[in-house]
Amino acid sequence: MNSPARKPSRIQTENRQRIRDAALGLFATHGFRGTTLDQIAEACGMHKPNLIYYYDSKEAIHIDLLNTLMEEWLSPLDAMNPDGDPLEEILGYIRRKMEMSRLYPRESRLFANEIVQGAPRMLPHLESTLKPLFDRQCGILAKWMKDGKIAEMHPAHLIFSIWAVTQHYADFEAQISVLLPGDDKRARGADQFVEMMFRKVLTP
Amino acid sequence: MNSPARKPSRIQTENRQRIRDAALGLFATHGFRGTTLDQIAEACGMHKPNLIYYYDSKEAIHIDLLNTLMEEWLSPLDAMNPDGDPLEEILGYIRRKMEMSRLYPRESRLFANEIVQGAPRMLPHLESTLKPLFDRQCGILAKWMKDGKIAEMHPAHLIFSIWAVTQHYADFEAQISVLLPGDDKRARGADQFVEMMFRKVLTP
DNA sequence: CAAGTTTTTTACCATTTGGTAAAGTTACGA
DNA sequence: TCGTAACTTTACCAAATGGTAAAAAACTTG
Repeated sequence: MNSPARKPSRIQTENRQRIRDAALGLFATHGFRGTTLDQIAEACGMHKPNLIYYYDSKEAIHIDLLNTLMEEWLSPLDAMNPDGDPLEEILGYIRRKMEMSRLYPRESRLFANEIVQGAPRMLPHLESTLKPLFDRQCGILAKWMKDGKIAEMHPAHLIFSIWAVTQHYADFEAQISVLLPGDDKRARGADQFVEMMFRKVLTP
Repeated sequence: MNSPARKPSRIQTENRQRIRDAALGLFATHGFRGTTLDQIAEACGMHKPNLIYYYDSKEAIHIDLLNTLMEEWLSPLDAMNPDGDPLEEILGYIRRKMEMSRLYPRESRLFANEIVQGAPRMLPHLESTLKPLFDRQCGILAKWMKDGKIAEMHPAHLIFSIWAVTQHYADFEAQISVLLPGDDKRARGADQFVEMMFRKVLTP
């Protein structure tokens, strides 16, 4: 057993990563309850009790994923620079969010699953981590608006709309690929549309 | 047992409705796999085998809900009138979608759950029912654009963005209520923001 | 109201599932 | 290379869960 204050061995690091990677895809697609330990074990080529050797429970895997996700997921928002050019800062953020939808759809869907179901495991984290960052960035936006750099609007709803539109491409991909089938330039079309859209919205 | 061609009795109609109502809330919040028959039974004050008397299986309840949902959910899109005033038709559609997010969040989340998880039970329905309607409405939008009534853009992505933004208020309510707490005018603020946003986007 | 039909309830079952016990195997530092 | 700690595997278990059987109750209709 691993004592509390003990840095993980190479094997531990590797295997935990394998478990997380397998669990991420399954939780994102089938939800927490829809995923079984056996499925995770099979997906990462391990045996079920071996999972429990590395994580105390199925829930512990889920929580670890959500915690890891939270940091990576919010870093682009944090990267918005109050001293940069307002329109370019915001468009840069939007581009990064679009890129994340394309590169990390599993993460996006894991998060979507959690929030749609009322954020049972993430609510405290939203309060403590997301809320302060959100308020700060709303403040930056508000200042840019007061200075006339971008159009006046409710900053919170602006951020919501950015999240909604960008994450939609990952979260609702099943629907989109039915409605715009075989479009190998779908990603480019989406990027162009979203950029055009927010340019118009933000221009004073 | 109910013979195939037999119109349902009053009790049957009522109890099926009770079951659907209870199951809707639970499936929306916990997903299909996260909801148990016992939970549904308890929520509608019936016993588990009684559910199976009215529906062949848990999956049958879910499918019935998705089918019912599909019709109600798409009717506002269908209601967009090609001969009306373009901007007002689209804004009217957006208002109806916002209203639905507010009045029927359970339905929105049920749908979101299903699509995020790859639409396992709905894909055929999306192909056969949604796709033709979607293509038709894209055609209407394209014509309005060609006629210079609204700004030129990719019609499909316009519809995606409307869905994304409006449904976000129902689907991500758990997050929104953390970030904009105690705002009893949140719905009005959202309506105003969304209307302003799409007005700007659509104006040529 | 009596016979038949529909609906509800009780008792039960097989499978799935999260997790454990403990023996066996591998890696690794002294 | 040897001993110990880390890791893996096999066998297993209790609870939860979707669903069934069949008797009891309630309702409908001639």
